[in-house]
Amino acid sequence: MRIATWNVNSIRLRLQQLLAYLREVAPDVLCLQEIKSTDEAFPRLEIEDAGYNAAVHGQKGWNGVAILSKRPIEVSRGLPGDESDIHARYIEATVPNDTNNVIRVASIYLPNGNPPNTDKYAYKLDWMDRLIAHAQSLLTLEEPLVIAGDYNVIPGPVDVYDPANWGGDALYLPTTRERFRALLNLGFIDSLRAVTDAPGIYTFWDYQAGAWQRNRGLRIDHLLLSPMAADRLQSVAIDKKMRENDKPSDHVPIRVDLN
DNA sequence: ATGACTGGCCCTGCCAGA
Repeated sequence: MRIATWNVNSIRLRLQQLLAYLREVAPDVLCLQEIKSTDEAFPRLEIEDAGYNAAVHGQKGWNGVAILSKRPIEVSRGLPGDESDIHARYIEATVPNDTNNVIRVASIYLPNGNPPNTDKYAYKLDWMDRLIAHAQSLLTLEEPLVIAGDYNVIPGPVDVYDPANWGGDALYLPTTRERFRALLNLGFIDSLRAVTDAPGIYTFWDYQAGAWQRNRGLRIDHLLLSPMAADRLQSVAIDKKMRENDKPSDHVPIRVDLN
C-alpha cells in the first residue's frame, strides 16, 4: 500500500499537477494540506473521475486538509482536545487493506508558530500536545497507523540547509523539537530516518531568494509510523521533481510503500 | 541588502506562510 502526503498550497491552483501525480505515482492514499478551499469549492468531481474517494476538512482562505483514497474510507475531522480551535488542520480515516483489516491514516497541517513569543507559538505547542495525546489514544487500538503531513518541524540540524540561522525559528526551537521527540517516543518512527541517515534531504524550498536553485531547503513533511505500520515499511521516496513544475507548490510529496 | 515569492480575499493592499 502506497501512502503519500503533499502540502499543495491551494488545491484549485494545483489541480492539474495533482491529477498528473495521481496518474503517475498512483498512491493508494494521498494526504493533502493547505488546500485553501471550502468543502464546497473542493474539486471533488475531477478527483473522483481520477478514481479516488475524497474526504475533505476545508476552510475558507487558508489551512484545510484532505485524504484521497482509491478505496472507500471512514472519516473523522478535527483534532480532539480544544472545542474552540476553528482551524481545519486534522482529518483521519480508516482504509481497508488487502487482508481485510484496516490501516488508519491521519493528514495533519501542524501550525507554523512563527513568530515565537506570541500566541501563534503557544497555539503550535498546544496543538502538538493535543496531537501527542490523541496519537497515544490511537496506539491503544493496535492498528497500523500513519500520521502524515506538514509538521512544520525540522527534526534536527541535518534537516535544514543552515541550522545556525534557524535557532530562533518556531520550526526549529528546542521546545518544538522536544515535542516532536515526545511524539516519536510514544513508539512512532520517522519513516525517512528509518531508511537513511543522509543529511540534506528536504521536502520544502521557499519561493523566495532562489531557495530551490540554491538547494536551501527544509525537511518538514513527515510520515510517522506506528509499530505495526513500521513493521510493513518497504521504502520511502520524495517526489522532488514536483518542485520543477511550472507554478509549483513550495512543498513536494513524500511517500511510503507498506506491504 | 531592512531585499527577494506566492496565494487568497476584504478585489487590492494586506495577511499568512516558513
